[in-house]
Amino acid sequence: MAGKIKAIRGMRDILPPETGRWQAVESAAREAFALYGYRELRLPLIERTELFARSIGQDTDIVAKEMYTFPDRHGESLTLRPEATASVLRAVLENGLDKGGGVKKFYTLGPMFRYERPQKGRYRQFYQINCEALGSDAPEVDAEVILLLMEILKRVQLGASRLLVNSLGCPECQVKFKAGLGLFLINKEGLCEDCQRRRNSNPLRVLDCKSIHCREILKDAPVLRDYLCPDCAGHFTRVLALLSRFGVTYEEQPRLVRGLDYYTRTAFEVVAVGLGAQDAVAGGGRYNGLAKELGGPDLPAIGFAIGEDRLLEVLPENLGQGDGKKVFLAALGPGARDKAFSLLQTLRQEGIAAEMDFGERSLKAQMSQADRLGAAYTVILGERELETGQVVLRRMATGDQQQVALSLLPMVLAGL
RNA sequence: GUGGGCGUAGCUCAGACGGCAGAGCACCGGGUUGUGGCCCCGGCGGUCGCGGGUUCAAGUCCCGUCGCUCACCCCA
Repeated sequence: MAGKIKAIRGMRDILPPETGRWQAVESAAREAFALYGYRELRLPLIERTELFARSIGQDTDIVAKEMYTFPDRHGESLTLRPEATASVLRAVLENGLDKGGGVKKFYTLGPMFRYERPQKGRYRQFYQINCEALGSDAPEVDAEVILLLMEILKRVQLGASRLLVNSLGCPECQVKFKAGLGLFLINKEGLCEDCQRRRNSNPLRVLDCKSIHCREILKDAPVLRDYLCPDCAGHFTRVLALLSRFGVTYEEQPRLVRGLDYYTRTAFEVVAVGLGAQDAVAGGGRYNGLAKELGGPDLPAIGFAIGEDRLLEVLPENLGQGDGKKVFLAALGPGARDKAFSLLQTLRQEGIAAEMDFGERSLKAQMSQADRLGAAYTVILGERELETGQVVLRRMATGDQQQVALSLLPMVLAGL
């Protein structure tokens, strides 16, 4: 529509009945988090730009060209969060939530912002469910976090999907590996344009290239796993063993590198079929060095993010369609409408979902509306019923109806 | 940032050759002086994305522009 104000590029309205599906996903996630001892954090959507620049990495695409960054009225550079982990760590350190023993477990959910070209499964405002476990480098925590992720995905009935895992090693392993990879790539010809550039700037990314041609060249490239130090190798082996013990099927994916600089050791991703090019519905990994990077203590941590928009894309259509018992009150005439309004509130206070129409509409029109709203029962209240005190209660699915005393109606409905 | 596809009613879409803007769905009303879904009849609803050009005449042809969408890249 010309002249009408529209949502801006990459942003969208999520409307009923879609919102019901979103609620189903979020409550499933909340239940699973509670089961695993996680507590919710509610965080600002805006942070100082520096927080993201320092955590995610200057050379990543996110920081280099995808952030919504602007000066506030005092000229300070602020940024709409492109991901949640940095904010979580900032909040944890700022509020001393890392103090005291044990693993600190938090979740948070809400919108993230990245200035990218939108396409299927990729929006400029998108939603994530984030999980972060801080304070332990134990492989059991890695396994637990992945088990939790799988639990959530199971609860929302995610269909065909694959869990990919890899270990990126510690910084020492990564230095050695980059050297080895660089050596391997140095005399390789025929890499795609991007990979030739990445060969110097970020050699790990070359591994992730989707071009079949590059993949062919990289077939016998060195593999990260061969460069892991004994500690990292042991850690990874233990994580995989635990996953197997609990029946989680995974695929070791030596090429999996992930896009944020802060990842160390365990990295994982869940990809779903049916999503087109943007098929990662969840991703995560360990980020042992990040807290220190942000000026905090040595605080090993691991977490994941679920891409809600993408997840919803592949979940069942009918997810979260409640079978709620709803009652519609059809009233005929001013007197009956007035009485019905009172009844409406009485029913609601009894915990029975009830609706009516306040207009002067025919019974036929009101029945039709009841049908459209999915009412399980319709109560008919006209002049006749006002006189006798007996209303008609109609069961919509079958068309059966019976007379019920107005005064008994709340009780009768509650019992159905 | 780079490519392809598409913009006509609230939604999904028809509109060869330029010649009075259409259908289905949805919504409202009627067929039933008080009974939903199916069926029938009627109605509401459009600056044809926007701007310019050609023409007696443009949804249709030409130029520009904006937007949407899919893909590359990257990521959730």
